[in-house]
Order: sequence, then C-alpha cells, then structure tokens
Amino acid sequence: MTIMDKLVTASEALFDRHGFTATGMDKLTQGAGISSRTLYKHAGSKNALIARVLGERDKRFARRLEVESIDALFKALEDWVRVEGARGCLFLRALGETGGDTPEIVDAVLAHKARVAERIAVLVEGETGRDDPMLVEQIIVLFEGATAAAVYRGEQAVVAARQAAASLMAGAGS
Amino acid sequence: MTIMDKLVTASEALFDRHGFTATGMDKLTQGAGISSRTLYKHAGSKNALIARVLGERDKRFARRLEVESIDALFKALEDWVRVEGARGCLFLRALGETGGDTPEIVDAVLAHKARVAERIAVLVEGETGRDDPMLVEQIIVLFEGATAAAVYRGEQAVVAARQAAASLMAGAGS
DNA sequence: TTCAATGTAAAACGATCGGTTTACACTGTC
DNA sequence: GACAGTGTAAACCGATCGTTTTACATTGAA
Repeated sequence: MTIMDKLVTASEALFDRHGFTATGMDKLTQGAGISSRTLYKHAGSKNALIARVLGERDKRFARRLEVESIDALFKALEDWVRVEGARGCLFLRALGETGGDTPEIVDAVLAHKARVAERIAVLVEGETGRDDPMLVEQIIVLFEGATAAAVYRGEQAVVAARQAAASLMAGAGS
Repeated sequence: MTIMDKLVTASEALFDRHGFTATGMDKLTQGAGISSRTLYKHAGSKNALIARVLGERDKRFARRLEVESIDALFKALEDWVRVEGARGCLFLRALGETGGDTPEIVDAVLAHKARVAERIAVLVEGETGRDDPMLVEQIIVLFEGATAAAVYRGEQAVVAARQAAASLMAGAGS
C-alpha cells in the first residue's frame, strides 16, 4: 500500500464521517500515519487532496455500477449503502461545503455526475430500445433521491426507488 | 424587522451559499449588521443559531407545501428552486457537515424530514384513498431526488420527478 | 562513497476559529 | 434623575486553521 493509497483511504473516511471543512490537516496526517511534509509533497494542497479523494471514490463507485440492468443498478446501490453506510452523496456534500468556489472540486463532482448519468442513459436505452430523455431523467432523480433519503430512512428508500424505477421502465413500452 | 429576523435571514443566506463550517461568526455579525455580543445574547451559540435557521427555514418551506395534490407539491418545489436556487437540501447539508454530532441540529433535520414525509403521506392517502407505504416512500425519494439532482441538472430534474410521481400515482389504482 | 530522493518530527508562519469580556452610548420608565 | 435594558465597538481568550520551513534519518543507485 503506497503512501498515496493510505492517505486517500484515510482521508475519504474522515471526510465522509466528519465533513471536509471540519477535518483539519492534522487529522489527515494522523489518520494516514504520515508527516505533514509528506502529505503536501504528495497531495499539494487540501483542495487537491479532496479532488483526488473524490476521483478515487468515483472510480470505486463506477466499478459497482458495472451492471446490465436498471434493476441491478439499484441493487448495486443497495449493496453500496449496506457496505459503506448512508451519509449522503459525498460529491454533493463537497460541493455544498465549498459553495462551488473550488474549481478542482467542481470538476470532480461534475465528472462523477456525468458518468453516472451516462451509465443510466445507456442502461435505459439498452432495455427499452429507444432514446427516452425524460425516462432517463426520472431514473437519475430516483437514484439521487435514494442516496439522499437513505440518510434518514435507511435501506427502504433504495428499495422503493428500485421498485419505482421498475414501474417506470415497465410503463415506457411502445 | 427585529434583530433576530435580520440575523436569521442573513445567516441562512450565508450558510446556504458558503456552507456552515466555512461561515465564521464575523461574517454572520457583519451580514446581520450587529455586534458579536448582540449575536451571542440572542442566539446563544453558533450551533443554536444553525438550529434556529433550520427551524425557520422549515416553517417557510412548510408554508410552500400547503397544497392539495402530489402534482402541486412538485410544482411548489419547482417554484422554490426557481426562487431560492438549487444548492441541495440545506438540512442534509447541515447534517453532513456536522457528522450528526450536534444534537440540536440532528433534531431540527429529523423534525423537518418527518414533517415533509407526513405531508406526502397525507396527500397520497387523500388522492388514492388508501394507505400505501411503498408509494409514499417512492414519492419521498422522488422529492428528495429532485432537490438533490436540481443542483447539477437544473429544473428539468424537478419536472421529471413530477411526471414520475404522476405515473406512479396513476398506476396505484385499486 | 558521494548524491539525490524520500521520509520523519517539530517548530513556526500569519490568519482565523468560536466565544468572552470590558467599556461605553443610548433608550424609556419609575 | 437614578436605573435597568439593549445596543455597539473592539480587544482579548486559547485553540486551530492550511501551509511552509528547518533539521535530520534512511535508503538505493551511480
């Protein structure tokens, strides 16, 4: 495990549990077991570290979304919530905490959201056989809503989203 | 306009645009045009101020949700987004920034979410004539998802949520 | 065996954090 | 005309912020 891996892993957990602004550099160096000099040599700055954490999370999340149906997509989200917990979308949380004033963070968030939206668009077109932007938008909203609502309603929110998606997909025929 | 009104109004705007942790007390006093001593005499502490801001926002939001159908509920959300902008649910953002470690904030968030869920439950039962917990959960997810997705997809997310809700409500017959 | 690279620990930078305190001006009322 | 109440301005508290720096240990290759 490289220094960067240790740093990113520890940082992601700390950011996720305590927030980005509330997590100081000392907590990050302490969590990763490295000196502050090493952190800055590798990460450059706190904002760059946040952007890198988001980038790595995006990759890990995308790996989970390598499925072949909308139904499996929501099942994958259910697994994610069960394994990683439900504290809301870390990307949107980063955006909210920084007010959109940090370009590197904005870029990381938009890239992630674009990737998920594209994944959904491909799956919807694959299942329905046609380009249906409104249906795609509805699935995106359900996916986002399940992530957010799971914070205070638990897994049942994801289950409901999956069933709602199934209904909408079924009704999209012809 | 009382001191408390000025303080809460200015604080809500600052918290919403720049985040809770990133907004210092000096920005709050400066924004409200009052001294720090006056702020502490009225609000007690930063966390108490945050809780009060959330409480007032909940009231204002609830006033908007005094509608008579699920369709009107999503139209109300559309209005809200157009007027107040889409920076994500301020309650969940507060929860995320504090990691759920501040009881007064947790209470304010849960009270708000319970109120919205109850409102949705009443509307669903009023329109379908029966108690359908799964449908209620689906509408909650759509509502939450529209709020979150509007951050990066704009109003179309709310429109899609409204249409999805209409489909699900229509399919809930008997 | 010199040299650059990579790491550590720890002090220090100026700025800002949430919060308190002191000193003082203005108000309306008994 | 004393007095409590409410406000301001500003200094101050210790702590922490993100970041840089100094000084030193370890390593592997030329």
